[in-house]
Amino acid sequence: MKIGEISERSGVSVRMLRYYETEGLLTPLRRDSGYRDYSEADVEEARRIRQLADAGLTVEAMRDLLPCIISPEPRFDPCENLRARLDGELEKLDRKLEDMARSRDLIASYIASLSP
DNA sequence: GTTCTAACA
DNA sequence: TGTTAGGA
Repeated sequence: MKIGEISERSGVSVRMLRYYETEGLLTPLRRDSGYRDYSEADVEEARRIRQLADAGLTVEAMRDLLPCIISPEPRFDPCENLRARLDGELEKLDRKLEDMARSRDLIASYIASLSP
C-alpha cells in the first residue's frame, strides 16, 4: 500500500512516516515508481510507533522498545534492557516534572505579586 | 490527484 | 512537524 493509506490506517502523518524511515524504524519496499510500498505488518508497526510517540518517547528509545513488543507475551532475550530503558525514561519525565513545577511556582508568585 | 526530495519563516 | 517548491 502507498504512504497515504498507511498514514490513514495508522494515524501517523505522512511526514512522520518518512522521518521514521530515515531513522530506521520502518523500512518499506520501493516500487519502480519510487513510491514507498508498505506491508500489512508495517501498519501494525506504525501503530506501535504511534503509541510510543504518544508516550513521549524518543526515536532512540523506540528503537530499543519496538523489538520487545513484537508479541505481547514473550519478551525475554532481546528485552533485558527494556526495564532499564523504561526506568530511564521515567527518570527523565520526573526531572522534567520537577522543572515544570518550579516554573509553575515561579509564575504563580509573579501573579501573586501583581495585584496585592 | 498522489508521492518524492529538499528546504524553510 | 507542517508546509511548500518543482518533478515525475
